[in-house]
Parts: sequence; C-alpha cells; structure tokens
Amino acid sequence: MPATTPPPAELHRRVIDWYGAHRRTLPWREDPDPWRVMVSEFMLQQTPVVRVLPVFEAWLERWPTPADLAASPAGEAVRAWGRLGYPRRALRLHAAATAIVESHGGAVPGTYDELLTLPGVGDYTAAAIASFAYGRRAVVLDTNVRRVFARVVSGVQYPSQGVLRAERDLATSLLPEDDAVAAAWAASTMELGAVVCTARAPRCEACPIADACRWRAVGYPPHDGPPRRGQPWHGTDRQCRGALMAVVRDAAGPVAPELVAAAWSDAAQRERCLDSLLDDGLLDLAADGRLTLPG
DNA sequence: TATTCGTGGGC
DNA sequence: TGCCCAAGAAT
Repeated sequence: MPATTPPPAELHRRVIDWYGAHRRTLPWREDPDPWRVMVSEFMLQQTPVVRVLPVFEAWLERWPTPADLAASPAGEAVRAWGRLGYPRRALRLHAAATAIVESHGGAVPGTYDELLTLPGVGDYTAAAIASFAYGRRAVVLDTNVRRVFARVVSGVQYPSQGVLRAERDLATSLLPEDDAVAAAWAASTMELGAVVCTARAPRCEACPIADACRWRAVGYPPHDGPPRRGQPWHGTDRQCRGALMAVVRDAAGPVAPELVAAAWSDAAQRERCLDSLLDDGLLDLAADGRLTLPG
C-alpha cells in the first residue's frame, strides 16, 4: 500500500493523540518548571534518560533554583555531575545559572533568542526550553525528531550528519501555528522517535503514522552512502581525560599529582590531557601542586 | 563543515 | 566481542 501523506493537521492530531496515551512519566514533564526543564536538557545532551534520572533528582534537591547553583563553587557542580559524561556541560550549566542571576533576575528566560545567549545552550536546547517550559512555538530539532522526519517524509533510514537547510525548512513548514499545539507536536515527535521510531529496531506496529511513512512504503531501504562514523574511544584523549577527572572527582579533597598520574600510563598523553583539563577549567592546580575541582 | 568532547548499555 | 547509539554545543 502506498504511503498517502495526510494533511498536516491530521498528522499532528494522530501523533499528539498517541503521545497523550503513551508518553513516559518523566520528572521534568510532571513539573515542567523552567529550571527543571533546563537542567534536564543539559543532562540529556548525548546522555540516555535512564542514566539522567537519579542525577537529575539529586541535583534539583540540592539546587532548586539557578541562584542556588550559582552560589555554589563550579567544582561542586562537576562533582554532582558524576559519571554523566562530557563534564563541561556541568561547567556550562553553572555558568548559565550565574548569567541567569546576573542578567535575568534569577529566572530562566523564556524566549529562544534570550536562551541562545546562555553558555551551553545551542539551537536545540533553546528551542526545547522555550517549547517545553514556556509552551512557545519553536522548531525543536533533535536526533529523534530528525530521524522521524527522515523516515516518514524523506523515506530514508537516517538523517544526514548535520542539519541541512531543507530539513529545517521542512520542520518549520510542519510546525503547527498555535503555540500550545506546536509545543505538543514537538514533545510528541521527540517521544515517538525515542520509543517507537528508534535507530536500531523501530516498532512500526506501534506507530500512529506508520501508514503515512515513506520509508516503510518503499520497503525500508538501508542507509545508503558514506558509512556513519562511530566515535573512537580506546586510547583517545577523551578516555584519558575521563580517567583523570574520575580520580579527582571521586576524591574527598586535593589530589597529589602522583595519584593522578597512576590513572594513565602514557605520560605524554597524560600531560597533554591534564593541561587541557586545566585550560578548560575542569581542574585547578593548587599552590602545593595538588589537583582539585575548580573553586 | 568537520572535530572534539564521556560514559555505559544493548545487541 | 566490538560496534552503535544516546533530548548537542562549541570551535
């Protein structure tokens, strides 16, 4: 059967209705306070929901407002970040909280343009906060939404590596006019991509728009083109930096350099990564030569 | 535009 | 077992 493309309003209704019936209960959805939404979005950048949940709860209990976080040392944020990965996100969240206190009266701003000025907030996160926390109309284009559109509309398994102009135009053209409907559409398409239209084994039998999916209609052709590059890990600077950070993060106080050195055998790489961590502000060098999280 | 930046779980 | 992937941002 050919994929007949329903009118946009029909597509919106079916996906939003599906969301109403099947959406996961997540803490930042049950109480979409802007600061809670913002914290969740930072943590969810490249990190799965199940790993974020416990850290999110502890974080909000300790720092219920941006001002609370801004009043703590940045290093405490890095430590509370735990093993979520990409600890620069913790530093940027702390810096964003500071900017919110200094420039926005302590309240998370609600417009895309204001949000975009905050450290660690890019196109996706600005749109997500404006939409999920403030109910505003915004083009929320994350990896889930991109995959749904790639399959349903373009008939391909995966979206391109970067966001193309035509892709953004498509997402914009599909965005409902009304703010509340647009926000519901954003959340719904993301959820559909996250739990049904997944990267590896899509559950098309549970999809509310399977009959409208072009990829399905053309027989699920596999990705065609240059191989999708996996990120190398073993022996990389990222692995080294992670090992060094773990030593300091899990220590109660300042750490002797010999103890940090024991975490990575390649001396040249170790020194290079240590320098980069100091340069990034993820580590500080005390006067006595010991290493600490940033004050 | 292409790289870099952590971490861990599923297949 | 390795490989792929997960609500990206900054440069």
